[in-house]
Amino acid sequence: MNISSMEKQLKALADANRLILLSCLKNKEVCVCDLVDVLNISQPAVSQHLKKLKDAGIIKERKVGTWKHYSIVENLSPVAQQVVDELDVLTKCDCGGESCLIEQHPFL
Amino acid sequence: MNISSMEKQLKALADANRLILLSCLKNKEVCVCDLVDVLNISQPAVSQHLKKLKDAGIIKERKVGTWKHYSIVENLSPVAQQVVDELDVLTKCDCGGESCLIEQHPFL
DNA sequence: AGTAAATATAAGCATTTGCTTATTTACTTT
DNA sequence: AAAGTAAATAAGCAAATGCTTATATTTACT
Repeated sequence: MNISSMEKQLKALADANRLILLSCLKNKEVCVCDLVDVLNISQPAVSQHLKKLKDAGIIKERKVGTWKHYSIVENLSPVAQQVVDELDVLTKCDCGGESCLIEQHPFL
Repeated sequence: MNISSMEKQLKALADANRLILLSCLKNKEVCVCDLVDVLNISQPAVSQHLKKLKDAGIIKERKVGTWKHYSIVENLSPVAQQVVDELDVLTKCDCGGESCLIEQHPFL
């Protein structure tokens, strides 16, 4: 892997919110609406983080009706794989709010 | 490793110039003056990059008279180790200039 | 002590990043 | 068709980043 593609992947990984998103995606597919509830930032902000991870080749999307489900790609680069391996699985949403659906969805 | 220390390490790694510095440091100790010749940036800029890598626990320094020799720490975190493993060793300086000493120094 | 060399720090500036709110696009349902 | 929901995009802004030049610090040599 050359320096500049490595740099791109590392830049995509080097953000606490994106690492939390990856913790949520570890081992499973999650839709954007649930990821929004995990972080205390707006829906567009989450969308932008997901785009950055997707552009770096770390996650992929699958369209399911109105929803979009994101998941980690199968053949991650060794570096990205190592990062994901180090992350704890995050199954519960931290928000505690009414709108949090992270445990009610069928794919969890 | 928690999210925030992981984030700090990844931010330190997520820069092309710093990755090149690590390529130079792979398997050996190099002094700042030689590292300055490898990148086309000023000496203070290199100093700042080295500080960032040191603060993240990725490299360490050893004082040798007026010089400072930098090297990669022994027990790197799994993620940083994976990044370094992926890098090609860089033994030659790209500058081609008169001032480049990277091949003349005793520790190379 | 006085000068030179290697490195670090300070200050300033342009670019990038991560957020916000507002709007748009694409489905679904009525 | 019209209205509602999920997600993406656009525009704008504050904070962070990476560079520069100038200056300070430390060690070595006369």
